[in-house]
Amino acid sequence: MTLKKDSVKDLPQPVTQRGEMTRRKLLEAAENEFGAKGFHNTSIADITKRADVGQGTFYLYFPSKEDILRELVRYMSRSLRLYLSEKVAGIRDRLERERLGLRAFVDFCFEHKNLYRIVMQAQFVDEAIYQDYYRTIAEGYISGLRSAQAEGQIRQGDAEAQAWVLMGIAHFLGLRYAIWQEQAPPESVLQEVATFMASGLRPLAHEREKDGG
Amino acid sequence: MTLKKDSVKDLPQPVTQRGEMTRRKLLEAAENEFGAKGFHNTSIADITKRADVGQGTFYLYFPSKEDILRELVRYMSRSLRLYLSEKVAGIRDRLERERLGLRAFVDFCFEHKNLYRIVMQAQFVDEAIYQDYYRTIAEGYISGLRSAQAEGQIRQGDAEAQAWVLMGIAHFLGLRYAIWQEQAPPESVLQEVATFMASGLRPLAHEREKDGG
DNA sequence: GTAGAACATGAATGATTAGTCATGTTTTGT
DNA sequence: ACAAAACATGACTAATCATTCATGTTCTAC
Repeated sequence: MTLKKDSVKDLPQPVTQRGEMTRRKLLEAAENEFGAKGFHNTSIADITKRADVGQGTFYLYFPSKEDILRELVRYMSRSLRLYLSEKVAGIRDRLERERLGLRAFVDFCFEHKNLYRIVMQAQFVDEAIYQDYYRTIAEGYISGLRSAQAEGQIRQGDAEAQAWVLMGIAHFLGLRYAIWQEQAPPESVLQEVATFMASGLRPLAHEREKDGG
Repeated sequence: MTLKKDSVKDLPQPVTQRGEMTRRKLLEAAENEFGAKGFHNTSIADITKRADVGQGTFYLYFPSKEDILRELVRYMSRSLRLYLSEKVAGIRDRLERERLGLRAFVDFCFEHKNLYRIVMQAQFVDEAIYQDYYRTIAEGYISGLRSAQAEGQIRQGDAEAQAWVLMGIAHFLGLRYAIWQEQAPPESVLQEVATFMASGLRPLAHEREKDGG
């Protein structure tokens, strides 16, 4: 009957525009502070100072420090998925979709350097929300891959395994180039990786025969 | 002249067998505590309690809490690389090597569930050692891939990009199955992924002509 | 068998900080 | 205009915890 420990508590929602503004400032400040120094090395005072509000104000919007991190993960997750789905909207060819999705993901990382650190921190604050972040992305991927399999666009096989492989590739590419090197990977690298993914996904010759399953 | 902030300080090395034993107990305790609760939610008291030594004893071996995490990352990194190199020793075929390496990596994760969490925590304690962990693995990978390219075993291309792709695949496979699902991935999944990697790496038809470069 | 080195201890300290609260100020509905 | 709701504040509290230290104990070399 009672909610379990880490489940979603409904956060106090601001009613006025002013409240909405303050909440946003807090989230943005937290994103930057957590991204720069990490969750545990950031104090509430750091966040409220950056957001330019009083310390007590924080607790009008978030019941605890953990809660603002959770909210941040949910928010960034939604933003990412929205961004990606816009970038590949209307593309019917699955391999082309992968190529565009990869590029879009790396671009997103580049624009949101805090993404990786925020998500990784979540692991130590609320394992469930950390896993959800990846599983939600995986779900979308899996159903897309299954359709593509059904249409004979890609190799038959365990779509879940394929999804995690593709996620792993994108993740490490983003980490190595967008986050660490702080520049988009050179076109040649993107090309290399897209080719790798395409070869890995492309149906074997004999599979192409049986067409739209 | 002075060492820079996060560089390797030489840790006090025990001289006697007894000291060696205590140091080991501390490292093992720290690995388990950090793995279970995370670096910041683990106190020195937690570690010394688990290691069954006095609190002060900790500082005989490690100058600070950060230092034991650093040491742990170095230690696990070495263990992993040693394990992998043993498992693929003597295999000349690069694709077979990848398949075996993947299986070995997943097995290692399964036996060392704390690996991921320890390494991820390192990021917020000492970014350099976190990056080194991956870069060191990448280096070995890259030179192996370059040789394989030279021999025409795999597709010509940016070996570094290939290395990060393969690392990403292994990482996410380990995360999804060994760490989260707490069981080795089914043979079918391993097969699926190995096929993916093999297709992604295999030389294109026209490349195979030019043989041992 | 003893001096000195190595190792061991746990109570005390000092600093940090998440969360609270008593006291405002501003906005909204009527 | 004014009551009530929403929003804002920053000083305070209570707890945690990394690190230190004064005081042992156990080895090792000779």
